[in-house]
Amino acid sequence: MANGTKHFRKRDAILSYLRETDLHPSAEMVYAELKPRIPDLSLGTVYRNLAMFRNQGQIISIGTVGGVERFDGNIHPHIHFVCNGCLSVTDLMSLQMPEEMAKAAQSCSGGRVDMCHLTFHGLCSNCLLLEKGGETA
Amino acid sequence: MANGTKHFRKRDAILSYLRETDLHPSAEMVYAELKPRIPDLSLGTVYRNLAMFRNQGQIISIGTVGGVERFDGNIHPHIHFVCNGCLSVTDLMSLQMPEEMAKAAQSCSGGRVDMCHLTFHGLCSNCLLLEKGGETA
DNA sequence: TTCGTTGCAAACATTTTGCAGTTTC
DNA sequence: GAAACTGCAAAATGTTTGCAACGAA
Repeated sequence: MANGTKHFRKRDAILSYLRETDLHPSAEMVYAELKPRIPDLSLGTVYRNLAMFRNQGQIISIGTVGGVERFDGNIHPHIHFVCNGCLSVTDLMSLQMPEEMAKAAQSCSGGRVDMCHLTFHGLCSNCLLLEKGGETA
Repeated sequence: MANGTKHFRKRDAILSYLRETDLHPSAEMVYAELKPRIPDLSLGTVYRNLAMFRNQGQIISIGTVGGVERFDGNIHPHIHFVCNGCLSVTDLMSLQMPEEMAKAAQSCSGGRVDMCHLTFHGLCSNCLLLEKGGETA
């Protein structure tokens, strides 16, 4: 093709999806989402591109949930809530990161602070209802 | 033996080590530490007991660092610093957890908040020196 | 005897990697 | 042709599990 569109079609699709979704997907989730649209996509490519994006700082890893690594296309500092029931990850947008703590952490650690992750764990509203229902039944 | 000492010797050793160290060890690290003292210890036992302690709330998992899960025998809320260079995990004891945020997170998420993890990532003082030295050399 | 704990090795799941084939320039 | 990207499958890694043996009560 005339422009580089085709060459980076898969790479672009992966990054675009990460930026438009709020599901904080794993590699497998990205693959499952894009495979119907891009039938000749392979899981290895998803892993390779996710690792590249992460190393370049275009996405962040928000750690592993239930044994699988989850990614976030939103690299703006924000707060996450992980449900231990359905393993969903959601943003707590209305809470502010305690940014002043990063400086304190810097002097406190004696090193250099590059990133800060604040994560709450618990049960989302859905799973909370299910648990309550199960207890009374 | 008269008391249950021998029966739980390995289990106790694992929990004791987690409580006395500040290395936030992985299963492999626990195994490497205890194996000389307890030659017939197996890695499977370490994994099994760590999972049990975590499920019982006697220890916490602080997530994976470099692909391996790290544990903490200190279940009091506190803040961690993860060095991306040497993959060490240290406590930032002089910083306070923003506990009032947990309540905000609770109402914000609509569910139930059980735990809160605040982690800073960067380079520890040692790795920072090494990096600077490497750049100028 | 009954129950819980363990060593060992096999199984498992996730992630990484080698290589050949393709595309772009 | 050189360089970059990819599919595929094999390999590597970290973790879990089945089972038989052992220990405690």
